Amino acid sequence: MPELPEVETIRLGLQKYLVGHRIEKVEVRLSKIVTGDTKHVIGAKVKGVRRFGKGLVIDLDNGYSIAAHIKLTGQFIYQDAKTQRVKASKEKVGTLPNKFTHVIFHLDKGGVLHYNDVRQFGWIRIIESGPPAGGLKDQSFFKDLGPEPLKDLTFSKFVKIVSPLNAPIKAVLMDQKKISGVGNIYANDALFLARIDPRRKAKSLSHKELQKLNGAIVEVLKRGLQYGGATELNYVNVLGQEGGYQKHFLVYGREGEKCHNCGAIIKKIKLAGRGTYFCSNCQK
DNA sequence: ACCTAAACCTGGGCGC
DNA sequence: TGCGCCCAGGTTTAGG
Repeated sequence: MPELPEVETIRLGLQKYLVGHRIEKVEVRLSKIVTGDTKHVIGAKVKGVRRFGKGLVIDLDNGYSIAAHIKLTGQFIYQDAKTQRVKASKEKVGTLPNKFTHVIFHLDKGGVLHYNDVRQFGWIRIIESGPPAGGLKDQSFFKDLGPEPLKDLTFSKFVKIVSPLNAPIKAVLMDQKKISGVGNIYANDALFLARIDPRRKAKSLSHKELQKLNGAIVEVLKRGLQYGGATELNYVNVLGQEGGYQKHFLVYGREGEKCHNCGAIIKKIKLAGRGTYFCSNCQK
């Protein structure tokens, strides 16, 4: 699913292909996806792209920004008028726009940015940019995000957040208000790497286990980034290409297969309403 | 404040 | 072939 590594991969692509482009027209085909007035973005040039947890913010040079969350199945795909770069990804995406294309940003020089979303869970909001640093903190989604691994989540903060809680550790890792950026794939894999049972109550973890888990979260997110994210469902990067981390899952999606560490069979249970994969032999 | 579970939504996989 | 059912999960919302 789109988690920190997937959304960061998208951010890098948007940053690379959109900055300097002017937005000439916006076509909204499914109105519930977009809130705010798209007239504010017409004629503005893209300055940069930021990421907050799993959320994206495209900053414009006129005081407005395009905030977005792709949730489970959203895609931002950039198409260059001349090179038709998206053709490289025909198998996964096909010709655009398609029936899942809900918003189209027409850029100068013939560039086009498509927003596709099969399940229509994602959203795009036209907002005022606010002050340069942290100016979005007063916007709904972004203001409640907890610290983020690889950024401002220090080990001491991690301990402070995790150790008092009575919820299963996996639910805590996935709670964006506590820690932002980690979703189901990386929570499962981090807990495996740290050899911790996902059902354990957060407060039951020893200092040593917390250290291992903190390191494991950083490690699996780095692996995800290195492979350009994991393609489950519809995730693709800005050029419509799949990620590679799904080929390197430690336990996620591996029910019935052998544990890479001990050879036991990976189990799947439901925890906090989500599919949870683990090796009951390795994870205690 | 903490915790759980349903709702949002639709394609894909399965059983029949 | 195709129908009906269930599942997937990030976030929000409702409720215990």
